[in-house]
Amino acid sequence: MGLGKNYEGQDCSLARSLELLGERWTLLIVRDALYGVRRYGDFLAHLDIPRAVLSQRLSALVDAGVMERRRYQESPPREEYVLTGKGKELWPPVLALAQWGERHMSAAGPRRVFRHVACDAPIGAGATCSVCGAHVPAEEVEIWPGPGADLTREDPVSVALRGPHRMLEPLP
Amino acid sequence: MGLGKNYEGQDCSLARSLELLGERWTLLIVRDALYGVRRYGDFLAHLDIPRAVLSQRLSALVDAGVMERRRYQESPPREEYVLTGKGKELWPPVLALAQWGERHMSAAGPRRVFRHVACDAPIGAGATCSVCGAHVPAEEVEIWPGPGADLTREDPVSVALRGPHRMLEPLP
DNA sequence: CGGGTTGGTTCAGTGAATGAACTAGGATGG
DNA sequence: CCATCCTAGTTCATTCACTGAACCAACCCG
Repeated sequence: MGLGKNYEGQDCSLARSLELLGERWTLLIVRDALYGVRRYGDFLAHLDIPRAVLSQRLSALVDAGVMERRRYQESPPREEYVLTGKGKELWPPVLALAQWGERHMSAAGPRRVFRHVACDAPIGAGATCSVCGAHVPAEEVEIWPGPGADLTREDPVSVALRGPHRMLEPLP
Repeated sequence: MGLGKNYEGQDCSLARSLELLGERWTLLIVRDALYGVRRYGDFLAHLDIPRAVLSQRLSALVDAGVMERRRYQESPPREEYVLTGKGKELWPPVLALAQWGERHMSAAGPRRVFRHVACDAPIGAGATCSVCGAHVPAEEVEIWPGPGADLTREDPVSVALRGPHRMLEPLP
């Protein structure tokens, strides 16, 4: 992008976050990575994003230290993209935006339900467990399809998410 | 924008939020509105945003029910933009993104500090008070300049934010 | 050798962002 | 009553990024 041009005059940490995360598609890539998507082709099929944009965004996320690109097999050489600690900490803002969308933008009811595996209880506001009240990191969350979920998509990631799935575990 | 085009295939509340909020500048406008900015000219000077973009974004936010446009004086007719309830509920995601930026993108230390006025205690993760532990809505938050704050900007909003200020109270 | 899979790059066309100039209604000052 | 200023916009030419389709390269399999 290179569009810090005008954001960079901003005296605000939100603006600094948005220089990276405010790009079109970037937060959706992070969301998929939190779900457990790791391979270029899976991001491509699940997000339905132009290849050039996906390449540029993944590079930007790696450069920013949010994701790490690593070779998971030689011969044939295959790369995967996984969230770093910095990237996993995006779980609270991603959840907060999704919850806002759920309350105000989704007529059909929740599309995904997040549960704290230790308590088997839903996650509430602020990424806290509704039973134990503790802050729940992404690793301890299980994703379930909600009543508003769309079951028509046939890409591997969508199919895998029709059942419950532990966040950050490789998908599909 | 009009770019729901590709997001709309997404089976995710985050994507629905981002159709509106993921546009360049939009979340910064919401942040300023949470701070208490209400007038076109103040948004313009504080954000340093092109006029056409500001007009388009404010209209989109009003159409989405996040802000309300209202005449605060006749003769000369003057309009102001204030957050609706739906808009005020963007405080948790905005704070979550800002806190992430503060931890990972700001070398100079916090630029703004948020305090729960009832407890006179800092706000922690998930928009909860670090003392009483309750979720703190934006109305009960006071903004203070932090050690990393930039004191060189001279627009009215930046000047007003050099001192403490109750969120959502008209600014400047 | 031919076809398939993965992970990209390149390129022309389109659409949005940018910055400067312009407009309009009313107030203000002499 | 005329000139100037203020607020809140709109218009417009240029630049830039996004889009979609095509292409490329390394490697495997039969």
